[in-house]
Amino acid sequence: MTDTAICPKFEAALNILNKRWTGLIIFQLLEGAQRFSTIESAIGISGRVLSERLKDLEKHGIVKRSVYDETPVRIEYELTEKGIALQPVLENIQTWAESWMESKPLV
Amino acid sequence: MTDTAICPKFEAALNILNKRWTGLIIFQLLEGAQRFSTIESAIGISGRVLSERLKDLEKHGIVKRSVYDETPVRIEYELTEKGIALQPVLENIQTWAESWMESKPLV
DNA sequence: TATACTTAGTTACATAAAGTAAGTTAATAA
DNA sequence: TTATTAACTTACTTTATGTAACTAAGTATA
Repeated sequence: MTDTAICPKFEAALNILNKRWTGLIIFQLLEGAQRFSTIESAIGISGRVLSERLKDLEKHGIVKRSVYDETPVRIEYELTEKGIALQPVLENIQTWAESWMESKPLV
Repeated sequence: MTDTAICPKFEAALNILNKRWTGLIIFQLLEGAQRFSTIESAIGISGRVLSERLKDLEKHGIVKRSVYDETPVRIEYELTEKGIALQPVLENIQTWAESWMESKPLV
């Protein structure tokens, strides 16, 4: 992407949030810590991409990964404070969607 | 995408907003009606994709396209009421970005 | 008249991202 | 010894995006 006159923090934020699946993953994790496979089936993302996104979100400090040494191993993902701070964004989208989106797709 | 238990309107909204460039295009249009080439250079998107996105946003009633029969022809894109209603979403992202994003990318 | 200029695209082709399905690892249960 | 489970990863296919050249309509200029 080339330079823009837009605030770099805002643009960086959009570069994370605008990625496919990111919104749904965060929304899903607002319900609390969850395992990989739970997220996977809850939002219908492929394992390959979920793995990629979670690493990305972890790198950005939005998601925290915890390993519990059980059998089989339990790994849980949860939002950090930074991630939880996105709740108002998601809520706003939801409010907008309820006011303005059609129930049935236009197609 | 497979079915989820998530509110379909919310999911449909995310399917629009989560697309690359959509957020920046809407943000840019919050400043008022603008021409194709203005948006293109303002946010650094390729013409090919901008054309695609604007058609999409128009189809969803978020953007309105107006043709002014001047020379050369002037075509302007602006947000509809539905599109303007997204302003709080973008503002929330901006607020979040200011609080939580690093100035420099983490690499 | 012929050539050039402008905006708003479109087209053809190359590269990057996402989807699919099978395979891997580690611990344990049958 | 074989099977099971969760959490990935790998190889491969399909889709999305980037790049650069091209088109169309309406003048303006040589």
